[in-house]
Amino acid sequence: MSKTEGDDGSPRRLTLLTLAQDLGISRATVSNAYNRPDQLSPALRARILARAAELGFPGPDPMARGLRRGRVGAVGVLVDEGLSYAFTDPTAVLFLDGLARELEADGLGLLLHAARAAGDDLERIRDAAVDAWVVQSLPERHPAVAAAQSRGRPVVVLDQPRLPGAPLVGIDDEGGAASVVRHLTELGHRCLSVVTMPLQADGRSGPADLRRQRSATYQVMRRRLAGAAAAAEAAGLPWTEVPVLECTANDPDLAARAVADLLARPDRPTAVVALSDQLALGVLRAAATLGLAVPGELSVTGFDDSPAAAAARPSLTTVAQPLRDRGETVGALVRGLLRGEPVAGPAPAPVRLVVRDSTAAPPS
Amino acid sequence: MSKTEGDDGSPRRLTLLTLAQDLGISRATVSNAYNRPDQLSPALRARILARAAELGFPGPDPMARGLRRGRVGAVGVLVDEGLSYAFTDPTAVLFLDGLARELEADGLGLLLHAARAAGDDLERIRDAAVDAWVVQSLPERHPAVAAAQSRGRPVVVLDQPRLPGAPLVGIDDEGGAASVVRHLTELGHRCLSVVTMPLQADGRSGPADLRRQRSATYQVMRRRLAGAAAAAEAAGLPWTEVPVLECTANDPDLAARAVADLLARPDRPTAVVALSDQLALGVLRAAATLGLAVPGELSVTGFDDSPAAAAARPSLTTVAQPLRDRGETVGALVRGLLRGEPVAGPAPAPVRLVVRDSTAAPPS
DNA sequence: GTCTGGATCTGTACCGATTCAGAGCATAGT
DNA sequence: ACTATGCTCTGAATCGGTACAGATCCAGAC
Repeated sequence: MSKTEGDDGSPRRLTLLTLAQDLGISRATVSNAYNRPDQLSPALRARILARAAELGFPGPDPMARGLRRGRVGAVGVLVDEGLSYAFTDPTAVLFLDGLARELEADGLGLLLHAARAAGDDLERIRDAAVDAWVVQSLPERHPAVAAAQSRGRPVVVLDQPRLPGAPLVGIDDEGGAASVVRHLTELGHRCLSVVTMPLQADGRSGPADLRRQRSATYQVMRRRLAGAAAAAEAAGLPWTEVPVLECTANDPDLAARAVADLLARPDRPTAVVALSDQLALGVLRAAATLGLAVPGELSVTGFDDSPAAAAARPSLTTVAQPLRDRGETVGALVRGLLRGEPVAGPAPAPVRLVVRDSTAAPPS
Repeated sequence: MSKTEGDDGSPRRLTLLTLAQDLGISRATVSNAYNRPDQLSPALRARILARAAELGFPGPDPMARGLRRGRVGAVGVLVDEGLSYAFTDPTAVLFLDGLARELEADGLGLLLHAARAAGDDLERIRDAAVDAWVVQSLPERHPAVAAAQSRGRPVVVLDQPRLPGAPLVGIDDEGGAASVVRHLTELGHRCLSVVTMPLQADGRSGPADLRRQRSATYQVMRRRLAGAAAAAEAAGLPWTEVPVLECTANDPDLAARAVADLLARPDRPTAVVALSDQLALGVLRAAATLGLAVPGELSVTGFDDSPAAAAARPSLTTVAQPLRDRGETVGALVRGLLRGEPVAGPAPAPVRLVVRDSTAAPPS
């Protein structure tokens, strides 16, 4: 007769205590069988595990263990506005993949949370059972960030925002953008246009003036624009004459729509600098629709060097950043923080200009 | 003087009890302030909340609450072999998005776990602090599934495998595949070829004979193949003469590589049936590389109707399944199960053939 | 024969909350 | 004046484990 049922005959939940009583030993010993094999004789341990399997006891309860040990084995990831965006962007996907891979080493899972600004959401973030948070590309001053920090658990930031006490993993966005603009000006381009992801979370799109560029709460975009501006000015191109088009999301379709008019005009630019590969793919598509030859009549550049950049036709000149590596770096930082090691954010990872088939000298 | 520090002056962790003592009231009352506003006077509640904000108390600890209440507010998602695959497939992304959206209503987050077969992984799954599991397209008999079930928590399955006691959300895969093959035969095609995702998790690729098709542990693919076979036979095409090419992942590049040889041969098929849109995109790419006109010289079909299908050039004839809806359906089932409602899996969702520009009559 | 030490195992105090029965105390009803 | 009612608030049990300080026992040292 097994004791899987209570005295009243109803099926009872199995716990460490159940098992201990069944075997006539103490809970502590059963606990040790699972957590510290060296604390009891191999024979007894085997007997415990065998009986556990027999009764169908799945091991210590995760929440109780979590409460006592102070860790649940999960790392929260705060992604911007809706998970679908995070998933759709190959940049984010590779990051998450690298992160997951690294965290697996400590048995940590990923708890995804969308960071809407709504109050209800903040509560969910504050009350999420996680050991640490990873904040991924949120605009500055986003309330969800404060919610994530409220428990005092470790926080690691990807790209932005810079937070006191939280290591940040980022790249040299200015340098990357500058290098791509320099590449174009060196090819002889004098008439550029820029396509960018959202600068603020207000859903605005269309031309972004200097003021909006400077006040962008998405730091990554602000920096890339600044880098591009600096390089343009250095080449003698007044930045104010370079149109900057803002899209409401990092989506090829939106980019294609955004540049359609611009490219159809007779005084169209000879090169379009897209601040992400996704946007660049949209520009390529728009050019194809209009029958514009790339790079013959129009040069296009991207940013990120996502897998799609190399696969595009023509293949995309872009700025390579170590996408999956960043996930692993962040994961390693999280693990370090959870072990209590004081860790500092690494220096910004270097970026590298990758010249492919989408850029050439402007038509003469 | 605030009491945020212990008697020894060291910073002490804030708990409900801390706050209660600070205010000279009982813990129960503080707890009620957070969870049952109707159980105490509004005035006291306001005082408690105000003092909490003052001291920086972030609210009840998630794990302790989880232990006591028996729920943590997280739903585990078991995805096949590495998160990157799950993220890369737009089908899965839309599913996850719908799921997350639906679960948000109950404040539930998504805990992602890769389902490798390794023993270490199983332990992580068994010990994950989640209220329920969603199993997404895992092969039959995958050990991770048993691990997910071991705690006796609710499980909902997407597509496969069919599990006793776990509702399943799926579509009419046979019907969908049959309709697309019927569409092609009605256009006059007599020489088909099929490209499929993995049939088993053994990493094999290349031609899959009838035996391998029938013994596929990925039920979805087995069914689509069966549906296609039935439709082909019904149209008088012996299925054994239809080559079936297996790819090691649902990846356009792999599909392109897989069909490259086939399409270069003089006796190439007049139509390629890809069992997912991702694969179909690869076939389109291969055709473009070879200079084959689609649909003039080659018809191509997909399956899923992911956003990319409509955006492809030419746009893809495919089988539409309600991708995001499925996520919401699964989410609703999970919520129901967590509320203790007995729920049955819905009938397979209907699929619909969407004819676009990638199919036409074969060249004469 | 006593002492020391190591290997095993147990008792018990936590971890930080939620819950439920009931105590205390006004107010209202009769 | 006395009970009934309703609103607030409290005490203590409980959720299921883990960790630490012993207790017990036996082998080997002196």
